[in-house]
Amino acid sequence: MPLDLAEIKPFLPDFSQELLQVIATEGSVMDVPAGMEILKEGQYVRMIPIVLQGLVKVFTRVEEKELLLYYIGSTQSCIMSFSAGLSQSPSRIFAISEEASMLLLLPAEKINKWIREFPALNDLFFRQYNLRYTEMLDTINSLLFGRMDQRLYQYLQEKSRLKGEKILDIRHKQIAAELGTAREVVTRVLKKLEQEGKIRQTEAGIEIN
Amino acid sequence: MPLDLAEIKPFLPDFSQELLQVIATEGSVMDVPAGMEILKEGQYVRMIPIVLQGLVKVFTRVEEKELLLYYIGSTQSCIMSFSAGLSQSPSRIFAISEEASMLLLLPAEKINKWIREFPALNDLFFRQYNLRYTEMLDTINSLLFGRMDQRLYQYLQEKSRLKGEKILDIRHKQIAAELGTAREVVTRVLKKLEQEGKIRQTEAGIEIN
DNA sequence: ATAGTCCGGTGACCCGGGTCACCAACTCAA
DNA sequence: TTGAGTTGGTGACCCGGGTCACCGGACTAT
Repeated sequence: MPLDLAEIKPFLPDFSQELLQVIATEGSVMDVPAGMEILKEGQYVRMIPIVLQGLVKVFTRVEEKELLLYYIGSTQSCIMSFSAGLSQSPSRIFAISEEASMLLLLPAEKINKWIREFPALNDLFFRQYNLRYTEMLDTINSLLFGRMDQRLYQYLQEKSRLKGEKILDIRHKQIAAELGTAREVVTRVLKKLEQEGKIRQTEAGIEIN
Repeated sequence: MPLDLAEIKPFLPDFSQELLQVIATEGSVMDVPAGMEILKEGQYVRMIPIVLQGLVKVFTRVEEKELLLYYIGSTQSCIMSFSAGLSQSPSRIFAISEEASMLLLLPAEKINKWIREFPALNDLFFRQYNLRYTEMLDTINSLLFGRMDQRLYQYLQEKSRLKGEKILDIRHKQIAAELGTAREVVTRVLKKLEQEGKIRQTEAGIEIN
């Protein structure tokens, strides 16, 4: 698969010419539309994706109940696929593209060799582990303290920040799914947040203050 | 600080002679009694510990409420201290020795160089990140599903497994602290588990079936 | 013996949030 | 126009578990 080196270079400024060259010959680029399931639960991973452009969200599931763990933005990668790719164990999470995205796919069996040869790649995965570790710690803390109103408010702020939009057009049902709760609860809590002046609900969507 | 190479070698069979040599000259060994706070919340990390012998437990805290995240056993390390050491950011967790333990301390400012030079060390930290990632995912899932009885039962099983004892002599209060709940709740749920035949409570402690 | 402390046990109560049952408004296809 | 699906809004109810108050037994120090 001939991959245009110039296409990926702008997204990976830290990578050496040599590394980019290797990636160009052995990797591939995939464009995915919004809302596509990129990684399934229980799936074995043969290609490790790095998000070049767009936004991918990662979920865990436990008995019908789902929870958004974190987002993967540009030049970020999916730790679970890295981990699952290396140890040839199935994925415990699933990932969905939130926006149309461009993914760089690296063959899992090569990664082990590459991280030894290219410090930049090694660093990237260490940084990703780090980032996800702290994000999951945040998730645990917010679950531990409970408080649906706080969790929902933080969720909206994060979403607004990532999308760069002050007004979010999103269904209550989807919010509920991403927070692992019920739709009615979201409706109730949103009303409460509005009364507290933290948000405003219009026809256009939810505005975060 | 002169460190006996022969002392640490048996615990680190995967490390090359050269790596052990470097560790021996630049690292140090510390013996800690049970119940000692090894890493405090908010603390900056200058030495990255690797547990050679014993057992260390890692907690998060959010407003007076604590939760046991995972245990660090022999030849395992603390990801948070690694991460905090590298990025010179303060620790967000705290760690306490569950048993008397022997720790190998590596200077944080050298680690970055060492993981490049010694693949065995690089691997160790990758494996640790991996392990903690999946453990934290388990924690999130159990918090998400709620169910105190399940969480408590799994906690007892894990504890029993790690200590190699079928009967645990432990205070209800401590269980409550490690699960982030209240003592009364633990008492109640233990009774329920006993009625279900999953455990037995005697004067000697709690027996897991 | 007395008092203080730690531990476990229990009942009463409350609260957050999950569930259920509906309903109104809107959109879209037939 | 009609009917079906989607979305949001609401009230009623229940349940797990956190909180409070209190008690009795074991142990210890004085």
